[in-house]
This record gives sequence, structure tokens and C-alpha cells, in this order.
Amino acid sequence: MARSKQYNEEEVIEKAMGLFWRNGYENTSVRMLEKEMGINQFSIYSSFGSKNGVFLECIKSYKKKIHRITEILEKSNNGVAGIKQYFYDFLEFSKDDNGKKGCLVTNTVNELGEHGDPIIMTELKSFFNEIKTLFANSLKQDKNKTQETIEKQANYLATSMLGLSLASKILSGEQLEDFIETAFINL
Amino acid sequence: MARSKQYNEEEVIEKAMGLFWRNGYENTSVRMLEKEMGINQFSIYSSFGSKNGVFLECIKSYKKKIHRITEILEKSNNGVAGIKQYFYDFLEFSKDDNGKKGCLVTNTVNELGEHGDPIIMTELKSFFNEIKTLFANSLKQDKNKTQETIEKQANYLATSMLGLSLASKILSGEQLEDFIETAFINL
DNA sequence: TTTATTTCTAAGCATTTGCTTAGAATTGGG
DNA sequence: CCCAATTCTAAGCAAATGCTTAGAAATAAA
Repeated sequence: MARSKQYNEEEVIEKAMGLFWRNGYENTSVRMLEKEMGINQFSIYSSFGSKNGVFLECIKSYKKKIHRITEILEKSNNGVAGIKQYFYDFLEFSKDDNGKKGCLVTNTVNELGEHGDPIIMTELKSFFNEIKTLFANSLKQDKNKTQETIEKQANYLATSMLGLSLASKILSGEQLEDFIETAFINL
Repeated sequence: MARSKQYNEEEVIEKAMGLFWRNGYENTSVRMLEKEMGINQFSIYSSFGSKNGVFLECIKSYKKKIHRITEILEKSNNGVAGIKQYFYDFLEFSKDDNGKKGCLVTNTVNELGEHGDPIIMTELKSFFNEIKTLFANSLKQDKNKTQETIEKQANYLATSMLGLSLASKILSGEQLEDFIETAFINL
């Protein structure tokens, strides 16, 4: 038949994800993607259709990547203590060679707001709800919590994660730890 | 002498601020500023030097604007209850005709990260610390709180404000209220 | 080896970006 | 009224943006 692809799509998406993560969506140009992914624009467009298409694949890849730490929480049986551990795990997860990058999804929600591509925005909001459900399931492990309490605390913790993601970019490690410890008092 | 300016600098900056607030820094072009401010590019550049310059003035203007609600907290003497009220005041403050816009400063920190203009980033971080000091001063009004507790809770509340700013863009009013109520339990 | 098919390179497209500038319009002081 | 000072308009600059395309290079099946 013909020539075979000289790059692995998963691998180049992984690289693209890092670039979007560090720079945001709009501040990442196709030229930058070319360099980082190590393939030509033609290859990018024939594989992923558009810059938007590349980004959507990156979000999928990000979800897989963060599964490494959500999985720990899913399997743990420590109730709210497991969620606190997840907060610490996230800080480690989002650590870069030079500082923290926050959460890719959170960053993008903030950057694009309601002006972003609807498909992307739907993807991002669904991620927020997945995290909230994850937290709710952990909270159920704690006995003597009403359904209403679980609901509210899951909502509170998911929103606190947004704050942590943002704060990780400007606060010191000690301040971040203080935040987590205070956030979990009396839950 | 000569012709006099046909626009008021404070007024046009107010308009520019609204645009940056809704769209973010990078997604606001000089052409868009032209339209919104109602003046020509020449006027923009002769008055403010650069797009960066316009934005810096907008940050100043934003600080003045938000002083409307920080002032309430400064003058109140209700300790942590005053801070909770500030959270609600902020939601009202950041309300737009079509939804919430979050906090301009928070949005920009998240968007530009460490890649932004250093002068802007310094300005933004100082704002975060001002809010934290404001919270700490209110917490001092509550008796029987140690200095260490005040420090940690101020840090916690300032970080929670980051979360609230972000969450205001994607959560319902009810969810936001739940978040605030839960965040202030046992403080 | 030939050939059909797909991937690759690299140049180029129109549009938008932040910013500049030449010259016309305006307006105050003499 | 005149003229010098300052504003305005509008055109234009180079560079960067997302995306396309013509043609060379590679390769699997015949």
C-alpha cells in the first residue's frame, strides 16, 4: 500500500498537552505545537483536523493521566481523609519542573469562559461533575452523614479544588498545605 | 494653544475594563478596545502607551471599583461574619448582564500565570495579599483567636475566594451559596 | 521492479495581531 | 483673524495567527 505514519498519535498528543497546560489554549500556537509535537502542520491537521481537535484529544489524554490519582481515591475507603489525600496528590500531580501548572481543565474553563468552543466547554464542565461525584462517593463512606450533607460537602470540596488549582500558581508550598488543612477541619 | 481631548480617560478605561473582564487579556484585541472605548488607536496609544498600559490602568480602576465592597468589610466589625458577607457581596459585584465574570485579577493570574508581564503579575499578587490582610484584620475582631489561627484562616479564606471567583462562572446561584455556607462552618 | 497510495516537506493563503505615521481637522492664544 | 499646538482619522507596517496545498519522498502490494 503506502508509507506508514512516522509518529505515534498518543505520544504527540501527550507532548501537546504539556504545552497547552503550561501556556493555555490561546497562547499556544500551531507553530509551537509543530515544534513540541515534532511533526509538521500537515500531519497535525490530517490527524486531528484543527487546533481545537488537538486540544480535545489533549483533554482526553489529561483525563487519562489524572486517573492515576483519582483511581487512588476511588479505591481507598477512608472517607473524607481520602479526599484530603487527593488534594495533596493533586499538588504533586500538577507540579512542573518550574513551578505548578494548576489543573488543565480548570485553567481552560477560566480562560475560555462562555466564549469557548461549546464542545470543549461541555467536556470541561462534565469533568467538574465527575470530580464532584467522586468526592460524594468517598463522603458516603463516612457514616452518620445525611444525603444533604454529602451533597453540600461534595460541592464545597469540588469548588475548593478550583481554588487550590489557582492558588498553586501563586502560593508557597506551606501556604497550600495550610489551606488544605484548614479546609478539612470539621468535615 | 490647541485642540482639547474629546474623551475622558477615566471613562474610556472604565469601558476597557469591562471588555478585559469579560474576555480576558489575550482575547481582547486593540481593535475591540477601539470600538468599546469609542476612540481611535492613535488616542489609545498616545494616552496609555500600549495595550499593556491600558490594562494596567484597568487594574487600577478595578481596584477602585471593588473598593466599594472591601470598604464595607473594612468598616464592619463583625469578624468572620463580615467576611462571609463579603463573599456574597463579591458575587453581586461580579454579576454581569449575562452571567458572572469572576474577579478580573483572579482571571488574569490564571490566564497569564508566570508568562505575563512582570509588572502586571506583581500588581496582581499584591492584590491577593491586600485581600488576605483585609481578612486577617476582620478575623482579629473575633476574640479568642491566636495569631497563628488568624494567619491560617486568612490564607484559607483568600484561597477560597479564588475558588469562588472561578466557580461563579460555572455553578448555579444555589451551589455558590452552598459553597459559602459550608466554607464558613466552624471558623 | 513497478506502481498506487499515503505521508512528508515547505511554501503560501487570507486574516488578525500590536503598533506607527502622514496628513487633515480642530482650537486656543496672539 | 491667523497660526502654532494638539487632536483626530485612516491608511499602513511587519509579524503572527489558523489553515491549505502542490509536489517530493517513502513504502507496501503486485
